[in-house]
Amino acid sequence: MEGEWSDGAVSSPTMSGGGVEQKAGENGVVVAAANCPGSPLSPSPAAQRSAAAASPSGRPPRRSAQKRVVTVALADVSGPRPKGVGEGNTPTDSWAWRKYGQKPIKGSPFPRAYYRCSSSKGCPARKQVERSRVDPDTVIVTYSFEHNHSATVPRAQNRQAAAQKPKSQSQKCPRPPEPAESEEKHHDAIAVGPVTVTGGAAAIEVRDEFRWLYDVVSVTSSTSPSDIDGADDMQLFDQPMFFGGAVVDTAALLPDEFGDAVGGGGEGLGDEEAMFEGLGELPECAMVFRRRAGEQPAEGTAMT
DNA sequence: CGTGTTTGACCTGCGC
DNA sequence: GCGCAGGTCAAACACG
Repeated sequence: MEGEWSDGAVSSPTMSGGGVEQKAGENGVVVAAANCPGSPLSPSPAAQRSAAAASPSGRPPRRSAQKRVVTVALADVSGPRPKGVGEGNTPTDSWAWRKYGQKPIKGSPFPRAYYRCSSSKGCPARKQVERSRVDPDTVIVTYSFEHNHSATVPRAQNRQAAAQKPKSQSQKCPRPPEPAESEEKHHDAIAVGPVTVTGGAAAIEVRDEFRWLYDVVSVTSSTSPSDIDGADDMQLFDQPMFFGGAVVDTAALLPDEFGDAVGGGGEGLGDEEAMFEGLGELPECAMVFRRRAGEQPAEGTAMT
């Protein structure tokens, strides 16, 4: 499964240094589909070079994994934050992430946190969270690998069949965004102001009250790789985005193929399952969206 | 008791 | 071939 993602490896936008940084400005969340080969965001040739071989030791390739970069702008993220609520400040998605490491990055005043999917035991999904050097208010989340399971399977169910009381955040979909690293522990919730999703032609704004949406954006962007392997840029929008009560039909923002994939592809739960299989994500949140969106199907149906 | 975070050490990959 | 930096693992600790 590690090869499902397109080989368009991506390096953190901020690292590029000003080139085409996908920034949404203050309080903006920018989802950058940085998988375009040849784009300023593309990693160094060397990085791509090694992107194919897996480590002999059995460990996942380190610098080769396909990645998706999501830039999230943080607003006023101060105040106490519930402990378990993802320590790394990430625009959490419907997945449960477990932090497994943190490293200071050369040239960056902020450390990088490493997370693994804890929803499923063998899930290779990983993500790195780091603050942008150029914009401390921005968090760069890099997703690597795809989930090999449905997000609808919270750890609690997965392991103990909900025999355990709801832990709290891990299995919840709309998890409060987390500030980046230990340094940012003081950040409580990411007051996501306008959330801008940039994937080539889409710009969506989300209000603070729809912070939960934050997750959606994250999920949407980070997931659904295999489905649209060839169109990395668009993969960020292959699913409808609900901002507040408004449903942003990504399909409308995307080229035909996407519109087709979104509108035509999403018709009912059947597709949902298929989507999960293909995308491996967008589960719990999707449900939530439906409710919040007013019974509008999160998947294709919403887009009509 | 279980889950998740924190931290240090180790390993791998890349550049010179 | 060496050194540097990044990425991952594993043990210990804290919290719910």
